[in-house]
Amino acid sequence: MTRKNKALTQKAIAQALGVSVATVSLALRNSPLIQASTRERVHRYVSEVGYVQNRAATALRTGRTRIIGVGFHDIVHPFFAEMLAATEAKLSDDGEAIFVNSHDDDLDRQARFVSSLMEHGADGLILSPALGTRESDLQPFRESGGAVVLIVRSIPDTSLDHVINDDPECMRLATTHLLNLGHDRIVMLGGKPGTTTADGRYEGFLRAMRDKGLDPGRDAWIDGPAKRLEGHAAVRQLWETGARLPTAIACFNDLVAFGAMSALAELGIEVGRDVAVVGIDDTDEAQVSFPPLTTVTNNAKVIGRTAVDILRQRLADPESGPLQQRLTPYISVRESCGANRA
Amino acid sequence: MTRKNKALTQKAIAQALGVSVATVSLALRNSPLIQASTRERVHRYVSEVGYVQNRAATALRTGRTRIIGVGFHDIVHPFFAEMLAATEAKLSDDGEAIFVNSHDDDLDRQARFVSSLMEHGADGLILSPALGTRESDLQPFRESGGAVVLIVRSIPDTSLDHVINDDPECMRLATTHLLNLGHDRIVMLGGKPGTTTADGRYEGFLRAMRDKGLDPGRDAWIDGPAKRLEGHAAVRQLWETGARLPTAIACFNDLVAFGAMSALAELGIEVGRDVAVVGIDDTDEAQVSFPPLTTVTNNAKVIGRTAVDILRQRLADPESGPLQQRLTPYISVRESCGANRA
DNA sequence: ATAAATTTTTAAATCGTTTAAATATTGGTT
DNA sequence: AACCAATATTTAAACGATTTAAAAATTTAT
Repeated sequence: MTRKNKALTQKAIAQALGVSVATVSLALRNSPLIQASTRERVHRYVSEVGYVQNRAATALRTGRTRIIGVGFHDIVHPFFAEMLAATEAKLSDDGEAIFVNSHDDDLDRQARFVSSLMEHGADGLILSPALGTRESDLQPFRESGGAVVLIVRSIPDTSLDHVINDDPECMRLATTHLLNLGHDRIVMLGGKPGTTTADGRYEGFLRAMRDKGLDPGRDAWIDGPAKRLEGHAAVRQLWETGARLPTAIACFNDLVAFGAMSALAELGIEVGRDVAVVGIDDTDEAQVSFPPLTTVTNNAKVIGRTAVDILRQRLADPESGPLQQRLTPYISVRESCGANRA
Repeated sequence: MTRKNKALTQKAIAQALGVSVATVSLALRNSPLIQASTRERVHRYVSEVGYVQNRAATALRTGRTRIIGVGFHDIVHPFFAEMLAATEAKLSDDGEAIFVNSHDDDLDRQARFVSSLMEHGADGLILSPALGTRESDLQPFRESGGAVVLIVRSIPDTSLDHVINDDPECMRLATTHLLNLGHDRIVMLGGKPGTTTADGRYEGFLRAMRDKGLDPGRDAWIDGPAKRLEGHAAVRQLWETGARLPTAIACFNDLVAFGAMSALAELGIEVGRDVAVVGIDDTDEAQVSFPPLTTVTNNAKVIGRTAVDILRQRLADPESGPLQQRLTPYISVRESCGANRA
């Protein structure tokens, strides 16, 4: 029994107009099979009475739903929030519906999400995969006809479509910038080992240091922190217990940098003068933090929008070769690194 | 033509097991009509071969989709992000799918979202309504059988279910706290006139002031700012052009307060000593901002979770009277107001 | 052994849309 | 007038699940 009231269906419209449902259906989809005058008559009537298409019925027949899933670690993280905002705006402008999931790096939650997408017959999935995701986890969804675009993190040696940042280059840029300012006691703060993002950034950190003839030990990477509170706590702990304190901190992302900067402020240390701080992401907040944060652009909005483009290409041509894009980062120099001090 | 491959249907399962599709359907839904042994046989087989239900087919027949829409102004705003995170966690734990929309106070975008929900047959909608939303905008969705719960903002005199904060009381608490610390040159910064949230908070601001015998003019409310960049810009402008500068700022929300604090820092003004700042929301960042922000709790997570509870009640009993909840705020005193200075 | 009561299973209708195939209509040629 | 080709519309069969009434199988009572 349908709970919905008096649903206005194509059948009812057909009756009212004295034509067949096929005519109504075709007219609504602007099929050239239908005479222009008839088509208009249908459209006029439909907008008069406020017909709403039943997508479940369409989906049942066509296998296409215009539903796209978007999954990532943490909605509250500004980077993902900005990415989601851009994705959502672009998709919904086009009439697509967005299923969202914040899996918090939990493979079970991610699996339930993918499963739900399959049940609902989602056309595609834009995913920043949880730590430990394998390509096979996404195989059933793909076999059922869904397109997948990975973002932010990828899976090693995958042939799946993806849009990722050049993570090593991000951190190499950030670190080199600090080195060029004369620092040599540099610490990399944050990131979870095992993720392509964190491992890649550490690689870039090492490369920059070695290019200048330095060879930092593994303890130059204080791993773990990925958000504000964690960055804050890590810096407090470092300054309370650390023997050899760094003169510069290359943070895993902006959020960690913000946490670090407020911890430093509490400790009476002036960022940009006593200690240099750089981030990665260039979130909106970086322009108005105190001091404004020098950071490497990892444009969340661009990633989101590019992912949508790639998803569309993939849906249009399911058979083409891998569509993989790696964005080129650049640095935005502000005050937190001390370079712009008057 | 279905684009999806070899969909494994109940029909196929029925054939494999030598029973009818009716038996399979009933067994899967654990109907008492089916013998326990048969039911188990079906369940075992189904999990073996990995059957996924076709929700479109179910929806077509039953009119229920287990899709819930969540709409609000701005995904990037931590308050909404936290609300969405809590809502999403609770709904998806229960197997419900979440359609998300960030309407940015644009009635058209909101309307398109609601329309999309109707097409997809969403069971419910949790909505922080865009400025200017009328109850009639949601009527078609409700008539089609959808349940609506408003959050954060409501609509005046509505009988719709809602979960809102006690906005006047929020700001009254914040302002009274500043007054008790001895301030009398207090400015309210931010909020869009015309929203129940902003108007309510201004009302609370006035009430607090008048309770102490003060009668601020309308220019004591610097309206507009609702996010970080706007709060930052407004404070810079105020200090550059303002004649009579305030000694305390009661901010519309935490985000505006953070923007204000970083602008003050740039101006060389020490927050908590030279100027007191309080916010509203108690976002996670408030604990680690510099200085830590005194703020009134407006618990995004609680609002999100309560909204889900109310939605479930409404779906269970569509006929009951209005379910309206107003949360009671309290203040968390930290350093930005100067009260906790050593 | 038969009838009645109960348990278990099934056939068939339905939900709203799409689409291939069939039919009806029109206009143009011989 | 008959025929053909184009154009316009309709018919009818899916799509995959749920659900009700009815049939079939089993148990219990007489």
